[in-house]
Amino acid sequence: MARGNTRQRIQDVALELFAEQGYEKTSLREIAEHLDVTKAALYYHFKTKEDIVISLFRDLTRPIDELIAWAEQQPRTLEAKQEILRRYHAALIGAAPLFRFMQENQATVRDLSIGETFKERMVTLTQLIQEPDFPMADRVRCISALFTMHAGMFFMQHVDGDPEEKRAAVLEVAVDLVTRAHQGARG
Amino acid sequence: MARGNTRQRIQDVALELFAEQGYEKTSLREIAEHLDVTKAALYYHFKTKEDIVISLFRDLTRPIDELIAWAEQQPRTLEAKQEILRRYHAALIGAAPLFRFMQENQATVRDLSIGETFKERMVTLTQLIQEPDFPMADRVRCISALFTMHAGMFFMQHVDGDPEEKRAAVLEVAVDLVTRAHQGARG
Amino acid sequence: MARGNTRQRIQDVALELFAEQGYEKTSLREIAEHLDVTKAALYYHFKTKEDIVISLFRDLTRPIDELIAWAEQQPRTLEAKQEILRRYHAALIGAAPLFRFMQENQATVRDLSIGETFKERMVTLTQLIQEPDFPMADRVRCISALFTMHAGMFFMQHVDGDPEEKRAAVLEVAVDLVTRAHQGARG
Amino acid sequence: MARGNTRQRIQDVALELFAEQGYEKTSLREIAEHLDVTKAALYYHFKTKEDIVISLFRDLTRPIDELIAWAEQQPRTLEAKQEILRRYHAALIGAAPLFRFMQENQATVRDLSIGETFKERMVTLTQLIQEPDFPMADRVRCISALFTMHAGMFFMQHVDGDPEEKRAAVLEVAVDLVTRAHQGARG
DNA sequence: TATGAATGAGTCTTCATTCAT
DNA sequence: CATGAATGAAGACTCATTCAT
Repeated sequence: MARGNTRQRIQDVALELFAEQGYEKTSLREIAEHLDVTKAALYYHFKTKEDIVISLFRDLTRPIDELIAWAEQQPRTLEAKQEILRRYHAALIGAAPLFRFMQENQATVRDLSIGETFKERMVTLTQLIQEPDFPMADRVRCISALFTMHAGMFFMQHVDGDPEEKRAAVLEVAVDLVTRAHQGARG
Repeated sequence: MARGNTRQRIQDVALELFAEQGYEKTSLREIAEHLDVTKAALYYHFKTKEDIVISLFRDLTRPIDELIAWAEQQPRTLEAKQEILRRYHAALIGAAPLFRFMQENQATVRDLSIGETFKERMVTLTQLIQEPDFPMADRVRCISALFTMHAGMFFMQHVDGDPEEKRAAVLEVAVDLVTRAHQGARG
Repeated sequence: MARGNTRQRIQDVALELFAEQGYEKTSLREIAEHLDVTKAALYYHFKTKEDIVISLFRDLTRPIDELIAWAEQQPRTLEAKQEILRRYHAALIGAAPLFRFMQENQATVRDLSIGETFKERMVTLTQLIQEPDFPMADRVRCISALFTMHAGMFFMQHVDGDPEEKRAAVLEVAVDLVTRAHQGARG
Repeated sequence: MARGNTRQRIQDVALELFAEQGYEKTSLREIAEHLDVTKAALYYHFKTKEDIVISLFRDLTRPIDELIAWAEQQPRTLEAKQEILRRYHAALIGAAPLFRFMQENQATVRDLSIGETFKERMVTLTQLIQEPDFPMADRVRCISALFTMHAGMFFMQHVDGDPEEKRAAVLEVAVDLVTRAHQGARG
């Protein structure tokens, strides 16, 4: 039973349980039981419970940071912004459990000595897909484009239809929102 | 020290703290201290901690239920749907702390023997502002209209500008989304 | 709804619940709810919870005290002792719930500032149906006569047969035990 | 401060206190203090307070189960039944505190998700020392034999005399009761 | 006679965390 | 790498009791 991947397994189980039940309601005992180790074993790999969640965050934020870094170097054209949305959409799908966890545990995340950081990233991202001189409604459109994808990710479960088609539609609407914002600003 | 309103005061303080810190992280001790009564006093007015949150919910859902009931009797015209959005927007603003609590404690709310009910209401509401034969993208637009208002409510804090203007812009975008969905379906 | 019998009703309900669930596990709230009054009302009629149980005891012990008083004036003949058993048997049947309560809450009753008293009475009673110079086995027989009736009262539920016949048999065995004790001592 | 035996020590102290003061009136705090550990330590060894009592029960019932198993394989002769009584008497003496606890906490034990089981065992045992076609009085004698030993165990404290002699007398009377029941049935 | 509102002490239980082995 | 045993702090909840009205 040689295992060198315990740390990873802890993260996996923790993410799953945090997302499903919430951070506060998930005890280390529960995580340990799912892994068939003792609570003390968790402490070999992570200094505290918060540490686990923080490690999860780093994994979540790295792709976003990379996306932001990439976005910041793009020209502020509509086309670039559309690509940002496409990449964000892909990131969202690729890390669904992490985003779900974020979305459902906002209160907890807030004072996790890291929380602000996430909202900051979101703010940065919205700024990268709008322009400062947009009228307010168009700025809202750009912001809404992002949240359409977020909410879509979870609420769309309750809508009938082919998952692939639904995902595509969500992206289409987001892109369209940003596009209209730019046309509105121009026209 | 006027008495007779303790129940109400408990609800007020609880809502404030639940919204601010999250349900799990808010202890009854804390609520009691804020009110300058003992924990036991809370139990005179509410059977359990969950009971407090449930009572809060009833107050939250009543306006929504009324809105839904009203909406169900409207003709399925674009104009009626726009009015639904306007009314929902007003409800959102009128009960901001409650929605904020909901938004930030989704994981908790979920297994609160009442959570499902809320999501059901949201589903119903989205159905009332779309049409079953819409193409998927337009259905997403209608759903997005709702979530634009939700997210807007909280995320817009991070955007500069006159609060009144921001609120108006959020509503405008929401209404526009539904409008376009209907024009798309028609055109 | 004029009531002058609340005190009595409290005693009735309390006895029933104490016997059924035990003294400690029966809360005043529960008693009050069964009576459709508030806890505070109980305090109008009884100073404390213990007070209720003590009042119950007085009712239980009065018949026994009378029996003992009567027994003490009888000649120490076998016939008189048989009559004591018959009367005790009748008392047991007449106040079954009280005895059941006693039997099932011995630990509680013990430090109820009254408990010792009851055991004393039992000791006295056993002394009245035996003789000091009896051999030990015959003294045990006399004591056993009493406990046969006690246990019989509750354990005999688990034995098939006509209740009347069972009761008679229990009394018969008890009387026989004392009778044999006396014959043994004599013979 | 030898460790490794904590679980056993908890059981010992708990039994002592439960028997002395009753289950409900014995708090885990009290048990912990007697052992010079924290309450939480108890929870490392037992899942709940009830769990402690249940573990105590298993130890109590095992000897009885063995006795019953043995008894069921004996011929239904008077001699075998006398031996059953002797063995039950020995078991009673060997596990006096456990029986005392049972006897004095019947109300509590009843809804302990294990209680019924004990009464069942007692019923089984009484059936093994009587015969179905006995007249009622003789069946009562057999039952009484068992309860003579039970009550004797505790009530005999209040009778003067050499403990050894008293114990012997109790057994003698119990055996005699069963013997007479069988002679009566025959004669 | 009774209630509505509240208290203070205490209950069982759970948790994150520690540390010797 | 991991466990067994334990802790201290805190949590939700219950209870007997009180008292002004």
